[in-house]
Amino acid sequence: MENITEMLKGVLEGCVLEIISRGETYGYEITQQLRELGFTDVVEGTVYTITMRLEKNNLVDIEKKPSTMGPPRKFYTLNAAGQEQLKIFWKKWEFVSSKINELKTNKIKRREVK
Amino acid sequence: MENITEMLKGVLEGCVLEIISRGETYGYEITQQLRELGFTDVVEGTVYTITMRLEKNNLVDIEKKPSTMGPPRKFYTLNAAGQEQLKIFWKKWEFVSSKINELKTNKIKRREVK
DNA sequence: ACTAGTATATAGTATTACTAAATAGCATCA
DNA sequence: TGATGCTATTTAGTAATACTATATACTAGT
Repeated sequence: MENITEMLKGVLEGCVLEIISRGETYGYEITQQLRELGFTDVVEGTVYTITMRLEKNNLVDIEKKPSTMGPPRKFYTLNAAGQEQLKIFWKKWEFVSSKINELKTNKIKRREVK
Repeated sequence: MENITEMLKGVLEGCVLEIISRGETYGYEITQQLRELGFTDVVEGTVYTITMRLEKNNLVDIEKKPSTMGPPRKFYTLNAAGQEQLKIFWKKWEFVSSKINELKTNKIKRREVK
């Protein structure tokens, strides 16, 4: 699927939170998982800006560990604030996606124009 | 629901296309409909930038008509290109929302970290 | 006159994901 | 040895989009 960039805005961070919530992981692996999920155009740089934001907003704990496959990895885990944020994200998603599906399935009616 | 701004990016234009596809309408009315749908914080200025974009990209036909309630209204209808764009929008929405729901309902599995 | 509701329009800002590249470690193969 | 490829983080700069805040203007009712 091409050009879904704009549609990913506002949801990608939530996806990253969800992925981290499954167990400690690091930027490169998060990118891989997003790609496996179907968001094939997501690149490391994008995930990096998101994890930086999570750090800045104190939503994650960080631990640096060596890797046998390359340079050291920065592992992230969600802290309490991050879990709270994740909950809020899914609540927003439920709201927005339900409204859009409502629109899609034609439930809103035309207002009369005088 | 507060602060869904970022989540609306990339979907609001599609919503406007959908609303216009139901029959000719104008900026102010589109704003009302989005608010009725539940996106209560959407304001005229936002819809205006979207309709301007639709005009610029030649996705709509325009007709100006007087109103008994205020200044003249600029009525929009989707042209062929606009209808095509709307189809593409719903396709993208189907894709993205299904992937996110997949993530939500836990279908992706953790990769093994060695 | 004044206010409220209708209606379009615009300048400037914040947020976010992107492109493109630099840096660096380890493994394998010529 | 060096060349390539995969792993992995980081950064500078850009594009897209919805926002705030405001200006303008028309009509109706008090």
